[in-house]
Amino acid sequence: MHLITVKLEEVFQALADRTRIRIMRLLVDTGEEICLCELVDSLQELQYKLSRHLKTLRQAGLLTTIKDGRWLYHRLVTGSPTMGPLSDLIRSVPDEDDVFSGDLARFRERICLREDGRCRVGIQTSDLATGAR
Amino acid sequence: MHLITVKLEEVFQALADRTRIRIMRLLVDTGEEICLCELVDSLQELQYKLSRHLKTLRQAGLLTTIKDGRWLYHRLVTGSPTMGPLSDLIRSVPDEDDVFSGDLARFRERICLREDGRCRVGIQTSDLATGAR
DNA sequence: TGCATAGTTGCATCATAGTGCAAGCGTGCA
DNA sequence: TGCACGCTTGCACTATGATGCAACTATGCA
Repeated sequence: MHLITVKLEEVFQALADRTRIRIMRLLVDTGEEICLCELVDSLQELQYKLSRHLKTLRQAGLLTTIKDGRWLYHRLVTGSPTMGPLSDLIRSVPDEDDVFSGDLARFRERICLREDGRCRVGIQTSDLATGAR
Repeated sequence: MHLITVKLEEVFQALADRTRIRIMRLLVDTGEEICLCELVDSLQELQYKLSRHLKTLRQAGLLTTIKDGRWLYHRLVTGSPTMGPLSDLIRSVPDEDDVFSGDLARFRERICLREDGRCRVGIQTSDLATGAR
């Protein structure tokens, strides 16, 4: 048997970073599954940077991924008794510099590019893309 | 006007450390006000180490101190809307190596040395004390 | 089957945070 | 008023983690 065990100690560690809080906040606010390239365009951060932060959040047991061709969608883990209170906490983080609302606004724009609810384009902000070129 | 504002970002940062979680857990479990020397004897950690961790927690808005002569008592901040959920979370951290229960047991011993509910002795585990000697 | 593209990762670098040591501060009591 | 003692802090060292660069994997389509 294999329960989804969230070690709170690692969770606090995982949330001790501005960028990762932004990722979590966007996922909590939207309830969406979001792929990396959409995240890059929404948060305006470099691809590999977000890729690594996503890995950290995944390892802390906060995210899972769903694969769809070349696209990997990230979404909040559900069903863990800690995720409820945790989502509440994340939602209650004050948006002092309007960072979260900016992220959210860019995401709402960006999601318009989906076809049948699926992302079909890569990173739009070209100077944030890394890797093959 | 000066509300107790807890910046969640700093809270996560503050809780991203084993020793600080132990401090918070002891405070949450007991609901007590605890002074440094009692903490030292309970957690079996060096005085200056705990002193600095307490400072971090204080700066994150999680603790307040009450002064009583040479003794400084530390206790959880109350009245903040985040402290409730946060206490629940801290209480739900699994006690995998029986660290928390050990801390608690030592504290229960140690608190017997109080007179009229106040600490009247210094650090009992002499090799954990630092400073004037 | 080759190429474009969504995403990952090893390595080097840098910033930050935890720790130890030892000196220092502040308070109460003799 | 001097000393004991509860607690703090400056400095040096070290470990950890975030970042940038560039190479890499993997998948789908022409």
